[in-house]
Amino acid sequence: MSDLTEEISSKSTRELILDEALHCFADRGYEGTSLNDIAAGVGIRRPSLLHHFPSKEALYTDVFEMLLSEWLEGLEVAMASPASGWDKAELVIRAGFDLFARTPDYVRIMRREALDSGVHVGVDLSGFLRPLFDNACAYFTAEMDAGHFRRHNAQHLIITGYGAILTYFSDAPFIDELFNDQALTPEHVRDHCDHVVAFFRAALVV
Amino acid sequence: MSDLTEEISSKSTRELILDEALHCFADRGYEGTSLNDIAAGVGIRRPSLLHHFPSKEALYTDVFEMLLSEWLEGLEVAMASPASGWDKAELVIRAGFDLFARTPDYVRIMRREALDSGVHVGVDLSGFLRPLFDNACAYFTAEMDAGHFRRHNAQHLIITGYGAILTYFSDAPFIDELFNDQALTPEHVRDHCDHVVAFFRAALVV
DNA sequence: TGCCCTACCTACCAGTAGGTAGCCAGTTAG
DNA sequence: CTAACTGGCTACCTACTGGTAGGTAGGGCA
Repeated sequence: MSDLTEEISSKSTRELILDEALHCFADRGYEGTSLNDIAAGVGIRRPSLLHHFPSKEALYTDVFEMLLSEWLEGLEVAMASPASGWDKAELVIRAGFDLFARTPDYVRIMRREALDSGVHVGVDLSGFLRPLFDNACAYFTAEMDAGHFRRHNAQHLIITGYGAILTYFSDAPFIDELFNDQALTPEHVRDHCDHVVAFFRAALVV
Repeated sequence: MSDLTEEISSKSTRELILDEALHCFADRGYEGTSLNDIAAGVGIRRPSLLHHFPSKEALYTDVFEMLLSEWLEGLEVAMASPASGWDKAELVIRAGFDLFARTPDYVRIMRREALDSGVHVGVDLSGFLRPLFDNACAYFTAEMDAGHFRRHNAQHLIITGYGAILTYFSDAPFIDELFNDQALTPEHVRDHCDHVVAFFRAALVV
């Protein structure tokens, strides 16, 4: 019992640090975030933070691996669905929206990582995402070959969809200003999701 | 004449600094770029750089204003064209691709600025872009009302297009890895442009 | 010749970054 | 009861940041 309590309290501080780090890195980027910022957000001093993580880079890598595992899990479940044709595409798009709306901070970190060419993270990003990408390519190609979808270049099609969906979350503060409203309210996210689904359906389904 | 020579040499150093700063800020962001980096790229010392620009922030703002004026000029010309219907939409999309392919560093800076909510730049970003945004909204709404385009939410439609086009340039290093090829070669840019045009045409044109 | 100006330099400032050493209170284990 | 471990702390380090002070080489000009 005491063992468990200690474990919980230890894990709790660690998780508090991870949560705060996630938020700071998403908000101000790797270079723009100091360990002091994160420690202050948790309510401890920097050396105490470094007691839980050996370095800033290690902390960032841990945050990023949380992101990757969450994305892989969420998207693989959707892509493994037995649905087919447009139903499956819509299912994956909506799963992506759910996932990203739940964790917009992850989206912003991923965007920053893409901009920085992954210099801060030790993991092989493309190695992680390539299977998903190839899987999606194969799916669209098969559906186009079967005549269910209009013919498009599958690779470029996926990049287009990726950009269309992620941008709404990564650039939310910017969109707030253009819309003169909060982009990330559940209503607006649903509206945008419905729009993207309708848009892609119109573009794809014969 | 000697006056002119002096002017030219002065302007030249200033422009070298602006060019190097543009590249560094696009590559590593505002926080990730030091004035030493920029000065070293130009081949002078930091204090000499600060002789031409009063502060890092002022330098960044100058770079960003170059970006804004180039974008406004390029896009306003396209949007002012007398074309109508799909022809005009395609013209604007292709003008955007030309513009962004010519200056991918600008795209990455704009993306970073959207992520950072514009904290580094003193200009009113949404104030600058709102007229373009409203103009595009009005255009699409009119075309949809006239029955030339399928009905979509104009605001979300523009965000979708914005994300689809910009992502290809801002995330180019990332796409390189997924494609196992250089995304920004003229051939690939043209391919992606053709794809986006065909995709949007299929989604929009009745 | 003497003066001002531009563009650069070295040397330095205060502040902050990430990271380390070592102390200390509280808990746990033997 | 004591020893060990935990997780926090203060104090310190080095490296580097943006920015300033002061000096200098050299061109234009009266």
